[in-house]
Amino acid sequence: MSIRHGLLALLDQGPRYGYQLRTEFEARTGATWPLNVGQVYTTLGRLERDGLVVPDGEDEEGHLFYAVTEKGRAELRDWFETPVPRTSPPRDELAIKLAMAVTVPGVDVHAVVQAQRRHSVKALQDYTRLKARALAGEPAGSAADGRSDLAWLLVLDQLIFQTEAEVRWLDHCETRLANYRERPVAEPGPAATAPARGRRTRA
Amino acid sequence: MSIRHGLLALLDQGPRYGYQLRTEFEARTGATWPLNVGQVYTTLGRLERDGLVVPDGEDEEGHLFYAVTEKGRAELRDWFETPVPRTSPPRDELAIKLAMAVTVPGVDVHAVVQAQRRHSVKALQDYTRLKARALAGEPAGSAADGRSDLAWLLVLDQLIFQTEAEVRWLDHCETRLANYRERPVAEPGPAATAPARGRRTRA
DNA sequence: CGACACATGTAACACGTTACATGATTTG
DNA sequence: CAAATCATGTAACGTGTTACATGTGTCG
Repeated sequence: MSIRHGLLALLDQGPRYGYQLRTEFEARTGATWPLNVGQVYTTLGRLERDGLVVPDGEDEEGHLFYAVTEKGRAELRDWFETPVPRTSPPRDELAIKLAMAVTVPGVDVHAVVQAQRRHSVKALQDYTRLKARALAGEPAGSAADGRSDLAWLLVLDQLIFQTEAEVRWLDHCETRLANYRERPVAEPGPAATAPARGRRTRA
Repeated sequence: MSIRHGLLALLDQGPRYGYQLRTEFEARTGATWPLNVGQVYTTLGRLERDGLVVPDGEDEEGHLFYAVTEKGRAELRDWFETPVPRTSPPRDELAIKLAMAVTVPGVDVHAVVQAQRRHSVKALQDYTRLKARALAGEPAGSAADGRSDLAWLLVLDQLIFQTEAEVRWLDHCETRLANYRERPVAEPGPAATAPARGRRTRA
């Protein structure tokens, strides 16, 4: 639901047309989350279907504008007021992967962790470089407007904060695993997590 | 693709049936990401469609087992070897929301940030409490096996690390916003981010 | 007996995403 | 002229998710 609401928010500034929305969206989120143009149109269609936007005439150049409706504005207010649920957050693939790697025998957890760590550190460096460039470019050129520069900076910071936390967590996993290996739990029987049933028979 | 691979990983330990997979999945990820049972069956169907698992007979009690195929094992190896892409990470709703809140006029960014902060701190406390309970319960009762306890702990830690980073980022946003308000950029013209076109005409 | 956990499934939908088709306009 | 950008759209797919239907066994 992020793209839906993102586009809706952009439309709240005034009527826009599809291609323009993509441009403005990417100005704020940077190259991190490139937005396929086609998706703008599909999303606009669904927004219209749900009565959150309406077609709003066209340019002398043929640009097809959309405007947000009252219902759309209400939805938007609600979006801004309601926090993103961090209880029951979206499933994180890395967490699931590690949980499985730790559990399933025959997986080299250390290798998995280190491969991910290398990748994440690399990503972190990229972000830091991007940030330096953004900070250097802003006072001088500033072709884009200041508010979207700010947005882009905040998004970058979020990525950095999050990736740093990820790396720290990966290290944390390693130490926890080391501790665990020193004091292993008694080998459980097969299917110990599931209620022990009668031996299964092959068909 | 997380559930797909998660189930595949569980099946790699040996044939399982649907309901059992859900139980084992939740033993590892805890109550954080409750898994609708129906989804296990739909996912199993898709895994079978793609040749990653095959039906593997049934129990004397009628449990319908599935087993991972060689192709499935290959897919699984690949999953463990390949890091979760942290360049071009999944769109984060909170980041998008803040980027929009900062950009769109008439949004009380401070209110948005603080509402989210309260929510996240609350989530953090919940996680911490859960962790304390998990650590206390493990040495004594330990009804579940040690490895899935470990997995659950790691998942919890990840949630904690991530949420902490989120709170810190929110605070960081506030200070950045404060700095920005002190030294605001010159008011840009309308639609400054998009190429300035001729005045649009209403239809 | 009724409630509840166990167990298997299906139908339907939403959203995100990609690939493709098409055309106008601009620019090297 | 050719390539690139601007611009609008559609068809199709995949995963995740929910709601529902159905039946068995168990326990108070």
